[in-house]
Amino acid sequence: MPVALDGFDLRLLAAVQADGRASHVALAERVGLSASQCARRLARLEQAGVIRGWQAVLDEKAVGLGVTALVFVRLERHDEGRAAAFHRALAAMPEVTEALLLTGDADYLLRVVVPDLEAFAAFALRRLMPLPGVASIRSSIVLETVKRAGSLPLPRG
Amino acid sequence: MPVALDGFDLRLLAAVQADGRASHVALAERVGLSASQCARRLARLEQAGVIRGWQAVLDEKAVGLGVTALVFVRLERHDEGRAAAFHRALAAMPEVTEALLLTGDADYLLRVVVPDLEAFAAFALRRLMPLPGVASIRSSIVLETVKRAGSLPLPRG
DNA sequence: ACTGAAAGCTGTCGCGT
DNA sequence: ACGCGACAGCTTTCAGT
Repeated sequence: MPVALDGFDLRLLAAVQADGRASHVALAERVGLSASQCARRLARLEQAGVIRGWQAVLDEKAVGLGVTALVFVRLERHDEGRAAAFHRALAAMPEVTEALLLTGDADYLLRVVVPDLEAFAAFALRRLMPLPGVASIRSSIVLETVKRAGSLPLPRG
Repeated sequence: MPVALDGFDLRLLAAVQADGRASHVALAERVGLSASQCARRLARLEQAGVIRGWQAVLDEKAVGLGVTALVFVRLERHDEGRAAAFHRALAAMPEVTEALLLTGDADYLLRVVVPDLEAFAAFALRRLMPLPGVASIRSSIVLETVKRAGSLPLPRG
């Protein structure tokens, strides 16, 4: 799955990570290529799955989502079917913006974004806990976002 | 910090979260406004800080970053100066793509993205542990990304 | 492979409603 | 506040080096 990337690709990727709306001509002078070449490479990188998508990054607080919580979930047993059903349930919950399967006792970590603590309590008690197979959950609230890079550490080109 | 958003704003935000490169005319027919109005509203939303930025979302594996780890860090004591120095150190580490301060015993959770386990070990032992004030760290490796929404759950417009 | 120019669209700005 | 229209700028494609 890793793709062959040359120095220009890496500089392009760094640029579009930092500014996803930079024009091709702006990117061109930033990486030292022509605009059309930037366009081609971007198309190739999208095609190859290196670029998964493009999006606006929103401010949670500004859209009324005041609480971000991390929820550690432990399932009872790990038969495939149970896990798959759990995954499907997570996919259907918009408050769950991310779900990771971790080392350790095969725990999940969920990132849950909701308007307030009341909404979080309702989510945890009425929607998450009742899911079949959920043995226990443990939650932490995010007090402060100390760093949010949002961009991956690319090797230098 | 929450901003007054009407239904059009919410639909616009949902649209640009899903596709950050949609043209204004495409957004226009999607939300039921004219293109110029979409442009104006987007400018206002950026100005107000609702839209923090625009970026390409990359695939970690495809760019050679095979390991994502979550690192829980506990500091020795919590005087302001120590915490600030720690924050500055995190800001200077590109492998740390995110750092959250959590409830509990004022622990930090870091998301660390590196090429492989060897690089992670080097990072944890040689760069993170030696930071002044770091009392202990505990790491989990991400085995699987079960869900990655990347977009916030906006209230319906 | 990359560059450069031409054609088609898009974003932007002002005005009218 | 919103929509419409003109101009400038950008994306895209195609031919050339």
